[in-house]
Amino acid sequence: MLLDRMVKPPGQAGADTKARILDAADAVFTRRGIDGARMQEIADRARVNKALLHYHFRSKDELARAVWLRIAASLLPQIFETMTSDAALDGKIDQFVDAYLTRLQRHPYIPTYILGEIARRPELVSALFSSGRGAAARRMVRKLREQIAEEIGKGRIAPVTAEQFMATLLGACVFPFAARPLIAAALGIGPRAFGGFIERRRKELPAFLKRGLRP
Amino acid sequence: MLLDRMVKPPGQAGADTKARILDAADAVFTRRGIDGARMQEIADRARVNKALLHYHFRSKDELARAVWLRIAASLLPQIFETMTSDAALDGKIDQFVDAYLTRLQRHPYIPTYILGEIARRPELVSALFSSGRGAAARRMVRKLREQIAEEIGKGRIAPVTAEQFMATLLGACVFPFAARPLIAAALGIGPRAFGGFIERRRKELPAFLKRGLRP
DNA sequence: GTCTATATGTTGATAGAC
DNA sequence: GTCTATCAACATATAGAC
Repeated sequence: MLLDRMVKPPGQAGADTKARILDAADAVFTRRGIDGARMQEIADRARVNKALLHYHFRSKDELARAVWLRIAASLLPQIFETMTSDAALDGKIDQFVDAYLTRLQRHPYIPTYILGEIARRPELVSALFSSGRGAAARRMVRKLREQIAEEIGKGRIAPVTAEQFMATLLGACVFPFAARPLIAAALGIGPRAFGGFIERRRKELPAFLKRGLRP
Repeated sequence: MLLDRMVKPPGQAGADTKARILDAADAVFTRRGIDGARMQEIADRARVNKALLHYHFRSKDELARAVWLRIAASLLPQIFETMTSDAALDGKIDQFVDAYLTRLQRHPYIPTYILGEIARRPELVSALFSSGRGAAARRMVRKLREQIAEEIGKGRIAPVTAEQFMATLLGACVFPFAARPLIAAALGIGPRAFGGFIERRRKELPAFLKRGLRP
């Protein structure tokens, strides 16, 4: 009993466990989707019992929500920050493409997971833009609109819309990962060659996007 | 009995029903995903009993596969045909963007559905490129490579890779629909304004892509 | 906090009458 | 071909001991 406390102090006892559960849930939810995920698989992966999942998180829905918010917090702020800064458009493109290809290469399951859940769980979408993030998103859109309007006014770029450009930029980074099995099959390449495809994209895409902006 | 035959001739009796089931399954699978779909909902929508689904298609998996192949057959050939033709690159861009934005606007659930399932059901991906379609895909890639190499050689376009360009083109068309709830929430717009967003894209995107190709 | 055992509710699938 | 009734297999969630 006393020994137990020394190994697992009451204050931190479940802290480690809860984090392990979240990590396990993250892995399972992102790979299989919320519908396809099984609490048993999450429990196994976290090396705990199924019942403990319901002790730390009331239900599967709540666990899914916790994972969702954690992922959102790890992705959105950087997008907002990069695109809202005072840097030049070209610099934003470079930074955005490089940062996101790197990040998605490390977490290749994220795109499919996010795109799948936002389409089928409206409550998760609204959770995305609550707290300070709704305002951050609006700030980003406003800043981009101003910046692009100014560049157009100076005749430095073609007349594009901020929303359209942002959709193209984001889609160009995210789509290859979301469509990865399709691309790999169509090109007849394996995981290694797909890595090469992304490395190639890292150089080619920013140049392409900048040319697309030229007047 | 005799009357029954006159109303429902044996040859066509189930033909209509089977088609109704396929349509219902299409609607449910594309909206909810294969994991999230319920045989009961498909049966209700087709106005038949659940047992009949298993009579016409042995299992949920087989029904899902039938729906999948039907959708693939309605999408892929047009892509292959458009991109393999002898038309100029600019013309291909115009035709591709217009055709796919129109088609996806009519079937907005398709992108999420396809991207979700290809990531989690490898068997569906290989089914995609069996029969004649694997060859058609290879022909398209080869043709595009040749065409782009030639244009680069003539100094008419920037040095882009066929695969990269194709990924950008496809992603630019598909992504807005796959990310629709996200875009709508970030911009604070509803379904009607999203329709406007797509109409705007129909004009702006081809111009952007062509500028991206300019040397 | 963590476990074992169990309740409760779905869901895909089958049997068998018509 | 189509229906009603039912089964067997999970999956989420809870009860209760430690």
